[in-house]
Amino acid sequence: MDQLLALKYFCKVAETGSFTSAATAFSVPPSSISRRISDLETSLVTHLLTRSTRVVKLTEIGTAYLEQVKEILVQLELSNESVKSYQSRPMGQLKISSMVSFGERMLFPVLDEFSALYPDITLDISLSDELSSLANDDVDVAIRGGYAPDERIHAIKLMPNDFIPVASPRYLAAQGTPEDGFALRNHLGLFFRTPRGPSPWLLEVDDQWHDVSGQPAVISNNANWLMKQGLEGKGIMMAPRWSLEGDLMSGALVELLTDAALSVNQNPNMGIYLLYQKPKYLVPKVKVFIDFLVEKLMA
Amino acid sequence: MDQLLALKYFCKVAETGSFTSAATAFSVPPSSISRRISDLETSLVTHLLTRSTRVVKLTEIGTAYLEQVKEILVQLELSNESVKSYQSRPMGQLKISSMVSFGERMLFPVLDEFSALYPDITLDISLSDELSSLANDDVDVAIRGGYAPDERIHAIKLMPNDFIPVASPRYLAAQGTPEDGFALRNHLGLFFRTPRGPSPWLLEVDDQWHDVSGQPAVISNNANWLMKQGLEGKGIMMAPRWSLEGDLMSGALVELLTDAALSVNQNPNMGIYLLYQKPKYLVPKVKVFIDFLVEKLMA
DNA sequence: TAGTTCTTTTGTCGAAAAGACAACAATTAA
DNA sequence: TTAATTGTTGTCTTTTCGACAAAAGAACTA
Repeated sequence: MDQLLALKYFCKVAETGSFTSAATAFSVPPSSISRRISDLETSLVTHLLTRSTRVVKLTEIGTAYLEQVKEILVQLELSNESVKSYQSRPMGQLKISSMVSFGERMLFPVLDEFSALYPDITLDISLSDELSSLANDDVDVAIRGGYAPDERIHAIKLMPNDFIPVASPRYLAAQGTPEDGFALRNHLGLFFRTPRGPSPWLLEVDDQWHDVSGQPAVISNNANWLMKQGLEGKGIMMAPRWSLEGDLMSGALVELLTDAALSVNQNPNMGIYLLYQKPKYLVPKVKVFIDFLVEKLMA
Repeated sequence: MDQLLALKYFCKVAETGSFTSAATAFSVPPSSISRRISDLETSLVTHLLTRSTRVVKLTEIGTAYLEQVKEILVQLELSNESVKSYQSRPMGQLKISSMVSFGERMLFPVLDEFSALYPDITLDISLSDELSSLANDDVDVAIRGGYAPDERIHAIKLMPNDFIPVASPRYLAAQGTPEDGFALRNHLGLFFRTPRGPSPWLLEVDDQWHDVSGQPAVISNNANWLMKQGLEGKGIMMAPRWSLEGDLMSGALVELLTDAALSVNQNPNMGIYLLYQKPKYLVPKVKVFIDFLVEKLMA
């Protein structure tokens, strides 16, 4: 028995609620549908559907089986399509989703070069700090902080996402420079608001974590706005190192307490991750983009 | 073309590295293997294998495709087997993995009743705080603190995993009772060592988290030992509420600071989760156990 | 270098399985 | 009660997979 065919028929019948419409969808006579599903039920020793001539309904177990089978068929189709596209040239639309600030600071500067290398790839970039679903083909690749969400998702750590305390010379002149981690509690702070609340300043001493957050001067979920406040000397902020290169070089911001183990999160392998569904790495446009980013950003 | 059959042949050839041995494994002539795989390659417009009469090797893309196909075949087989077992009586070996302390305190007390209800199910319980793999059939169900790891894993929150500060009357008589959360810093603490270090005492005030850990008197990764120390008055400990019922009732331990928002973790939906692979819910022995636990422990 | 051996492929035939079409049965709606 | 719609069953045709034999190709040995 061709189980795969039977499963496709089964899904279509469940979807349309009718053998006849499933039959027309596949351009085969209804009898074929009936026979295949009957065979499937026989091999599983189970009734998946209750049929009365007018209404077709899923049984309890049919419902559960359908859910799993649909997922499997999608996965297989994704793998097949990925393989089929393997030998084509890199081309087509490539959907990328990235965190806002990382996209602006790190991604945009290298994308021109990428477009020049692969003129036949149309980039479709959306910047958002919300998670978008890799599973439903909403995006081909995503860039996020944190960790890998799922076994079927492949995650490449592009770089660490270490947060370091910085302040403008103007603030330091007015308020003084903190001499150790605990001194931060007496300073003004600019805090990034995450869904779980403002991210604290954490200090690790002898395997123990201490909250050394300063007095909130500004709290916002907009990194650009916070950065502007920091540059104007409104307070100390914890910001990811990759976002600070220019300002540290120019002296607009100064890194503080380089010896202290400061973080905004107790998890040690915080990083910037490049995420994609494994089969997609076979798709040329996706592969060249991933390889390009790894080459450019992991150096 | 029966793609499923072709995929099974393909996997076997990749595994054994030979058409002939794959053929004997399936009890078909080698020509069948050759034809099916040839068909598969034609439909994918790709070469999956390089054959020289003596050696069969996977191509680069064949390797990637194989990895995905193997996973898909396993999933499908799991679903099929689960459905097939659906109408049988609950029986057989049921492998359960649980966190040590939760298993001893919450699970063992109700398992006698379960065994009486389903005498044909043999329980195979392993207590460990390490994660064991649900994927490789190591266990049927697992009980863990934290959150769901994967989309294919179904997670039922059995109960919250709130940690509350407690101490014995003896300790409180000697060292006094802390009057607010910050006063904890001046007390002696019994700390549970997680892989990420001793878990701190965290206090939430106005959306801000503060570390209010006391002075370490004991640090251990053995919950029973810590509990014993606590009962003997060695210090204050943060312990999960579900582990304390008896000692709080008897007065052996006293809950402190009931008004303060204390925790050992910044994540608000910490809980005790019951984990299993979705298709397994169709297996009677698994289904009745899950239903039983939900009934007993979620009340 | 030639021959042997092992392995994959190809050709041909037979068997099994899926599709096509018509007739039948069953349920719902008018 | 009747007409219409839908799923099943029977029979035939087509397709696909398996079986066996023979051929082709590569590696090892003498």
